[in-house]
Amino acid sequence: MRSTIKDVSAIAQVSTKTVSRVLNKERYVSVETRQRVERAVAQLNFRPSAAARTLAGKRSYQIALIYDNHSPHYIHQIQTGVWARCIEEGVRLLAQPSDAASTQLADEIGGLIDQTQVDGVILSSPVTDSSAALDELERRGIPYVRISPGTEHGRSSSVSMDDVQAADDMTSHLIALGHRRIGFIIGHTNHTASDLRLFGYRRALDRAGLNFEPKYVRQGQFDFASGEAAADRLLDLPNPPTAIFASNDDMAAGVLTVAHRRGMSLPRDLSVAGFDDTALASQLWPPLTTVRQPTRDLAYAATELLFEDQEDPVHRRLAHELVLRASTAAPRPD
Amino acid sequence: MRSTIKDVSAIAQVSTKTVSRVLNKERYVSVETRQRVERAVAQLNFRPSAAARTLAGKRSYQIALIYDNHSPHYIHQIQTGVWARCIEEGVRLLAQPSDAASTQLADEIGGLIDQTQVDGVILSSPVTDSSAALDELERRGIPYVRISPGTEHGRSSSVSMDDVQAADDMTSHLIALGHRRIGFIIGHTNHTASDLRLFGYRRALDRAGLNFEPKYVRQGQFDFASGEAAADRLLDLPNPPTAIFASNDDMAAGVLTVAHRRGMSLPRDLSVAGFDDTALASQLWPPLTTVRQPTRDLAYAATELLFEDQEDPVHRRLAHELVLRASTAAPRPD
DNA sequence: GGCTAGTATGACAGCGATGTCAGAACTTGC
DNA sequence: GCAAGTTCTGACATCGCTGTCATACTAGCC
Repeated sequence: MRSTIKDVSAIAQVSTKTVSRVLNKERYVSVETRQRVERAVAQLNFRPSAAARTLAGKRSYQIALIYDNHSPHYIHQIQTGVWARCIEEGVRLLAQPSDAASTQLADEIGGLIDQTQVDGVILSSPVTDSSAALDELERRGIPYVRISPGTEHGRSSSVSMDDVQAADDMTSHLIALGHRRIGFIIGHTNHTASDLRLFGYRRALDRAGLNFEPKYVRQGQFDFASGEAAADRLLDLPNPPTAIFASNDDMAAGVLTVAHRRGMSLPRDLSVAGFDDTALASQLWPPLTTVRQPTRDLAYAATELLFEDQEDPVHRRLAHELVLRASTAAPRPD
Repeated sequence: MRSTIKDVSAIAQVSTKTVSRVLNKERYVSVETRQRVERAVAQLNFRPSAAARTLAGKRSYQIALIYDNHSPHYIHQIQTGVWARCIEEGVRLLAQPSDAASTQLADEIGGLIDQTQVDGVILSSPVTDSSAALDELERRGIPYVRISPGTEHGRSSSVSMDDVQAADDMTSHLIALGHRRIGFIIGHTNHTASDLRLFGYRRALDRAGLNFEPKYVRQGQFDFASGEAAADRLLDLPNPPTAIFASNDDMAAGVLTVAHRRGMSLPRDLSVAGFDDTALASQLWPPLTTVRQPTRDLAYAATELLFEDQEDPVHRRLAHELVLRASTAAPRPD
């Protein structure tokens, strides 16, 4: 039923080793032999057993994607990007959800490697920042690339966008519209991107000569509910902000909901900006001004780096983009 | 570095075969021997090579999830459910996005099986309905379970919810609120669920003695933009509907946007209902009345069925739930 | 005591590839 | 015409497990 290299070698009249050579595109196979083998492979629709290859050789033709993120949309983008590059490379993708905060993370990763002998690993935030996980990978000499790491940037190859600059751009945009009291909702405490975005917000205020006022800044957790809570507190202030910049779209959606609930007219009474440009952003009312994060492309680029197998860590930075929609406008004159 | 069964057997003072027996929970191992082996395994933190197991035995300890769906949220729920059951079973999950409409689907699946020797496959809609895919799986004798299949229900084990009843329930709810002109937006043409939901809508109208009026029904494609387009056409009718029931939440979001754009006051001027209860539903304004589809649980149950390995096809049906939020209300009196 | 059935263990082959190494068949340079 | 490469090919061991089969021990029973 399933055919093996032996079947192919019988048809092509060569040794199994030669078939293996053709399969692996090794040098030193004559053109004529190669063609004969390829014909036999096609005839049988032969596909080598991954298990046997893994056992005998040094490669498993599988990589793993380790993720722990609360945004399905983000994960989906990541998976799509990684997958696209894997297909091109003829490599399978193992999905490995996990808990970045768990003390067992390193052990889980060790288990994954021991069992599957994956050729490499892609880490997405916030697992990128678990040094126990990185230690484990390095101890075993498994190549890995991180997507948007928050810490130890020099430690491995990685791809990322410029969170600071993006948040700075968005804040500057709000300032340019005329806003002077700009609320900010910080992202999840575990994600370094949260700090970077906050920093970008402050930098833009500084440059514009505006005071940084802690009361206009609230902690969120990247989810809708925390966005609602933060918005409520910001809008309850005696002198509330005329614009709120949330560190991701889900929280921005929470802000919109609170504003609607209070009967505010958007964007006249309140400008709202998000971050990520998830599908959600364009499906809200009003459509959300946000930062387009090139998530899929980041994932693709990360996987590309993984296969390139560089000597020294390489970092690629992809461009973000401000997406201006109807949720931001000039503030109502005082 | 990596330890093998041999290392374990040396420490436990038994043959490698006995270690293998303990690992596989086979019968006929004395309690004392089992404990000795388990201690050695723990001491070495030993984990068997999946590749060697696959090659030598009949199992690969991997299953694949094949999906092709345009809703990230749905896929994420599915993955989470499948994954949860896999973990319990000590089995790895291979992610296999694919194109249900592609003529190469069967070949891709064949390749997947030949290469990885997966122990089983979970199919999610609409790949569930590709008979070429099912043929291929059966030809190779790979167990598979389908999540919400649309066709050939008897052909394999499956899990599903009652789409007809759910759509009927929602429509009845709108009727009970007092609506008489209820618009309906059909889902994607490839998904059988689309037909079932339409049927449920008609059934509820019938039972209430309301006429089915084709002009109140528009084709959508499960995405936001098609929801917008359909809503525009429905609301442009001379005698527009007072409620619109969209076959999923993304399209319902499109309806909300159109209504907002037209300056309508929701839900007074228009009631809107969705289907799925994705995260989106509660993040919109007004929060969306919808049908909670137990997607994660369906996936979990499907995976469970896969591992149970029944003789005859088994079908499990999970309950849906109407989630009533602020997007529906009684119509404005004429 | 001798028989059967059930329990417990190990020796050994083999799964389907690749790595190593040896050797044959060509080139090339002088 | 011969040594020294370079190209091409195959024999065979091997990767780390599990399947098969043989064997030994323990009860239980007539």
